[in-house]
Amino acid sequence: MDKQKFYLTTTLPYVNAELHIGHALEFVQSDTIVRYFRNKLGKENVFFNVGTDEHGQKIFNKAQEEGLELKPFVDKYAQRVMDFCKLFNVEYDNFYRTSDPKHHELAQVFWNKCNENGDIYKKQYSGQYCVGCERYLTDKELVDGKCPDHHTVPELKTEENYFFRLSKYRDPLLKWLEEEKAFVKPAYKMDELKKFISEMEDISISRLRENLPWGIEVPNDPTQMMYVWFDALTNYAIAVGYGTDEERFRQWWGPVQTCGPDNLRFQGAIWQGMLASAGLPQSEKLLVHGMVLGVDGTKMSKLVGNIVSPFEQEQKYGAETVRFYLLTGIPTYDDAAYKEDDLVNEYNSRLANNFGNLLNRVIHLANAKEVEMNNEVAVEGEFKATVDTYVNEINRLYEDYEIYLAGEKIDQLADYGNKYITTEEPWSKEKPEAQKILNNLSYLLKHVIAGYSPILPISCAKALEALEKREKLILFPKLEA
RNA sequence: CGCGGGGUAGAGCAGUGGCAGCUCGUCAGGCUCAUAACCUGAAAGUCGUUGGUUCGAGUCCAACCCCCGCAACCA
Repeated sequence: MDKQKFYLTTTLPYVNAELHIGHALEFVQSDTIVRYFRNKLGKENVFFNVGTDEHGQKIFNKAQEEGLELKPFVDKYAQRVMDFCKLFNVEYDNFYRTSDPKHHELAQVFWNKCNENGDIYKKQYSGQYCVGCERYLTDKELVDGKCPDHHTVPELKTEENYFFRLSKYRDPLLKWLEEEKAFVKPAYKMDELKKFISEMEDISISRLRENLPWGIEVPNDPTQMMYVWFDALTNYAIAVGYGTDEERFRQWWGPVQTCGPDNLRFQGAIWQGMLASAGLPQSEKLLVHGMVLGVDGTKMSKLVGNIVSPFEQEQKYGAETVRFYLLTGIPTYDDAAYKEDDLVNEYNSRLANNFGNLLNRVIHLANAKEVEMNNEVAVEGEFKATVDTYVNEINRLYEDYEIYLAGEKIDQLADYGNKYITTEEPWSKEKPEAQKILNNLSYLLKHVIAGYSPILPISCAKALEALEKREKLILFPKLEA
């Protein structure tokens, strides 16, 4: 990847249901990383892709359930995702929809490329087909040899599908990973990924059109449709010009991809195999965030009733607060329970008491003492060195995509400010001395604001304005527990 | 024996061989510029269990117990 260009893409959510808090985590983490790099490299050097995965059997079924035609159905859910982004200030550069005719065309280009390289072939496939489900069931899905949903014995059916020669890329990908030891984050996922890759078999990548009319047609074979995963994954390349603008593609390619733990196999193994087949360089990085668990520490599920809705959370606490908790209250790469009590504590302690309160102390005192602030040249050397050490560490953590740890460090910087102001007592000092102390603190605050700004873009813009205009405000009113 | 992660103060976590740490919460004191905020100090842990290696083990080895995720809608 061109060092000046930074390309990040989320996994496209599958639009057969409302977004849940886990999607919110991925979007908000991605947005934060992107915002950091926009600040660092300039807006024009960063590209952020999000979107929706809109094909496949499940969407076909769900649309029928809701009594909607396919297009209005996917439009409705895609709109919900866009609404979500707006609500949570997820500022994407491109919203990719796989139902877009342009995508259809270019996914076929990708298919053809793999085909030209000899990696696609036709094969008989036999399996247990459930008429009720209209799909093949795996042995593990069967309960007493019957479909768990329809309680019928599936029929043994054979169909001819296209297969992708994924097995061919086992060794090349393993070899690649030997050199790209930091490809996956967190590092402990690497063993799991290598295992997936070493066990890769050729996969079926098409379905009979008569079974699944909703999707992308296989090139030169109108009886077959692409399997949804094959079609959807190509978006990451197409989004930056694959098949349309080689120069643009070359400039941007090498994405940082974010995904959930259940997607490691697809993004880390299958997609990398597809890239290799199409003769493209591998992805740059795969960030696998943790699973957001229910308040009881177990997986969220409709049956248990511990589902958390990002829309409800936003209603209750506001977007910035929810962002703050998802980013700094939940470890970036570990599974963690979503606890509203923790959200409130985290917000009160770090934003209201530590950062917000310090901001007001400084503005209030500066006004009372009528002193100058925001003069970087006049910041005392030793104080500046201490702040800069924090700042360097914060930037290093962001660059290593460690949002949670960066948030912790920023909190420590604000904490240092509170200790400093208490020790120095500018309120009891004469004007020249008070000015020195408060100017030092304005320097510290600017860096706290800069540090938090990828996480809290709106609040930080307000905080900066308040500091510059010396207007006292309650940016973070305390929340009731 | 399907695969992976984890069990350390009330909660959440750090800590890969050398006197058990951090944040929140709790308690006491201080300060009073500030959003009843801030600062200082204290209490609180048989580091999942058992056994082993070692002068020394949260840290290494073995066995076992328990929790979570993936495999199967879903990030």
